Amino acid sequence: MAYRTPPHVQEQKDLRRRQILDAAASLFSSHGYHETSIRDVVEAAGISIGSFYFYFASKDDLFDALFAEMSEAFLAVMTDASETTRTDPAGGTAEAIARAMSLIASNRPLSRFLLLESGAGTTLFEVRRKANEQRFMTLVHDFLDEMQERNQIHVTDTASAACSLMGGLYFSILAWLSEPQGNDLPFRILHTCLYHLKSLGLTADPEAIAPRIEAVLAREPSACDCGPL
Amino acid sequence: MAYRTPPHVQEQKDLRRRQILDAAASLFSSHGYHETSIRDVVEAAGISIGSFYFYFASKDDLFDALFAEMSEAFLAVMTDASETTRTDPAGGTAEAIARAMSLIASNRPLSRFLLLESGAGTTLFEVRRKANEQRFMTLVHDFLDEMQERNQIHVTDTASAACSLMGGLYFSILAWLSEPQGNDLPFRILHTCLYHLKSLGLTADPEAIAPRIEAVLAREPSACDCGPL
Amino acid sequence: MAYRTPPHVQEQKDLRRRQILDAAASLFSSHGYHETSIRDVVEAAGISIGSFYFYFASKDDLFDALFAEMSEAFLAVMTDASETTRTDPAGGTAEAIARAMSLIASNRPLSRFLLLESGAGTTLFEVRRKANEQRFMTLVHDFLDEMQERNQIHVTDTASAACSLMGGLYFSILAWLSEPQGNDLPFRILHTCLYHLKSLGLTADPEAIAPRIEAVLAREPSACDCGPL
Amino acid sequence: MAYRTPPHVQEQKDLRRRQILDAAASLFSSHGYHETSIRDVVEAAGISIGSFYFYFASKDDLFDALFAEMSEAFLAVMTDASETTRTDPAGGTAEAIARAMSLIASNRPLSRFLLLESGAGTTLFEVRRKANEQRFMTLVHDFLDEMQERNQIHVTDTASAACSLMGGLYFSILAWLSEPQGNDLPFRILHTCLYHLKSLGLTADPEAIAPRIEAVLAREPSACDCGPL
DNA sequence: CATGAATGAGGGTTCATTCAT
DNA sequence: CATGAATGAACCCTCATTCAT
Repeated sequence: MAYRTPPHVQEQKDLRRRQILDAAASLFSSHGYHETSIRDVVEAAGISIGSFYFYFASKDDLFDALFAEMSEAFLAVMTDASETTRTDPAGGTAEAIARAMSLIASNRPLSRFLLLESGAGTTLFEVRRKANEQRFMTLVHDFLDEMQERNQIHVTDTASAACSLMGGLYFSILAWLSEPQGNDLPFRILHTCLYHLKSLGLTADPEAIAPRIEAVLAREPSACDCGPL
Repeated sequence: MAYRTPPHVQEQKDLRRRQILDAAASLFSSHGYHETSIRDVVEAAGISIGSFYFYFASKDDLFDALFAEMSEAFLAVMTDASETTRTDPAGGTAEAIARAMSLIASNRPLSRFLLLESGAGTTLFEVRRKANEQRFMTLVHDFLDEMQERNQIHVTDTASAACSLMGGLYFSILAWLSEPQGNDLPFRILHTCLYHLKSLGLTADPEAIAPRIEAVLAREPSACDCGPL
Repeated sequence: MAYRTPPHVQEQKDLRRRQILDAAASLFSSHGYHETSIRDVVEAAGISIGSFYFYFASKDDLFDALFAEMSEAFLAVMTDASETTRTDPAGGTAEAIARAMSLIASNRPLSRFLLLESGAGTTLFEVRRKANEQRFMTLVHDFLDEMQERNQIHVTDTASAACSLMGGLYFSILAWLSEPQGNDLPFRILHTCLYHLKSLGLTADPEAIAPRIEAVLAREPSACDCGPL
Repeated sequence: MAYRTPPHVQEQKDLRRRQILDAAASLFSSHGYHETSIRDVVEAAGISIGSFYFYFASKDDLFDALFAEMSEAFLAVMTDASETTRTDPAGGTAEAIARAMSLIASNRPLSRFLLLESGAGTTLFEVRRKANEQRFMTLVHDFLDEMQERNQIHVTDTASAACSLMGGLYFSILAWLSEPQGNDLPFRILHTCLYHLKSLGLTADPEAIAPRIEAVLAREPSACDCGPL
């Protein structure tokens, strides 16, 4: 008795949802969560207010969806890295760093507000953000613990190292994003890699690492397609 | 014809202003800029809304004042460090890192929202925040350039290193602030120091650095007086 | 050229309509007219929003349909009463009162919001409600006039008496509906009957009336099948 | 240090609050609670939306205030009646009925929506309304119980009688309010009185009661100052 | 100078209704 | 006929800011 939603209608819905997510990502990134109104989002997405609430239960729900997308991508990076570094600690770590930085850069529309925008932990928005920050940090921490156990790196405290690594990557990308011309990303990534590899006690030949970074960036082309802020 | 403000009246004014700044710092830190209303601030400061606007032109102006205070303190740290490292590169850098981390930690009521909150540059608020971030980064960058020129450190790119250093310190402190018990700050600082000293090519004896960190924390007692979030 | 709706299709339509009416009656009664959305109704009825608007022109139209159903039932009660009281004034009136109260009680899903909800006459909804209230009152008024003319009752003003009678019955039922346990309905009806019979100047033996009330309730089984709110 | 609110400012505030209450009472009564928006209220009161929220925390709060006013007045009527009927059962009851009806009539802007507007008990609005309805009914019930104990009235069930009395008065007034010309209020009250006095077993001389009703209406002049709906 | 009443644009969200599929 | 995605006016409420007292 009930009519099924035909496939092409579902496709339409997915498309619309994507449109909203993209519009929101762009606006949140350029104006911040608080300074972006639902009205702004729907205008950018070319839909009506009512439609927005058909696709998302609330502004917080929209945020959650954006969040989940980035989380998954980051998780994938760390999982792959965990594998690669088994046989190639320095190269694998460099690649992981490059991928993480590329991910942050490509998600500029998301990353700044997802990782940094903050007041405190009172709003639902902020509670989620914090939980995710923890999760990211834990992923990196576990990764370093694993390598330390395998005797591949040597740091005096993996927790502190994880923080420094994450923070270092993050600020590097943010700085790059703030620069007027954003074209020397490979250079930035390379030297950030070298800095942290040294701290981790991994010796690496710049000549060998550079092409691998280029390869990563080539594989994930979204990294540069938006230019700097 | 023109009345001079008598000194004791000026003192009164300064006191009131301080009250407002303190109340705002505490509220902004615990609830965030956007979630804190002027009404919240004046209630915490024990004054009226009208009075607030006598001391500050706007909410943004209040923010600016808070900002300026922290900026100056950070500038002092870097200036001192620039001096000390002339004769003692490793120790001086360690001390600078310790002081910077201590400063961030002690200004938890400010630092999180000052450095991280919000997403982009549309509001006056955000423009200032960004300008300050740049300034901090430049201070660190100049500091590293100086040491590199003096042949005291060896990194492949001082700009990237500055980012990694700043970001590393920042995330370390934030992580520490998020932890339930916040008593191992010296431990955190020590290992964050060691991580970055290694990257900078500075050899340092942990045994020698630890007491200097303790000394810094002892000198700047505000660092621990509030405990973790 | 013109298609005739085959009978079994018409039946289907009637069934669907009934489903919607029942769902709406239940929801309106438990949440009120304003707090019940079309979405709520269609979900409870197991149909789509679009379908709803095939069966009813609007929310107001749905309300009208519900209204009409109860009106007819009430009209029947008064018409029957008019007949019975010819030969048995007290017993007939008691029976009418019992039937009216039973009707209100059994239509708890409708009656409260039909007779009471809302405040004034701007919306179509309210205009109808008011018209109906008038109609009910007029029925009772005419009934009393008739008996007064027949010298069966003796009140100083039939209009005032009609109001007191209607209001009395109504509040009695509402009070009963609000009570946690709703099982003493016959008791309630009996004593409400006695109260009004006395005012009307009808002498009645409680022993004789009680079984007639029970009989009415037994005949109209819907009265108790839902229990109190 | 804190300036005190001067008395005349407080007076201004009270006046404003009154303005809002009056505007709201009028609108709620003529359009109902749900159909009256805050915007409507503030426009009628000649103030801004912001001001409204300075005087009332919410729409519900406004409703509560309106409610409280009528509750107190009703309580006073019943308390007085309890006293007067000690020595003059019939006259006192008649007077109480007259005062209650006068109160309802004079508060036509309030009473309909306060006592009747309803859906169910889900919203705060409705919860309060219901609580009050109960309270009114209890007052009347207690009043009847008291008289029954004193052997002044004789009904078979005071609870049922309380409902019939309240409902009767209520519907009588509502009917009067709905009539195009509203000038025969004393007539209405008189005959409603007689109806219920009879049920209660109180013998009363219409000639004696009529002037007392007139007296009540003269004392509470607000009863007729608004005319019918 | 201190006060707090007043403002109103703008916030997120709801929902009766329409219409292309 | 059934469907449910789309609409947008309207809802209640917040809050930075002003200004008469």
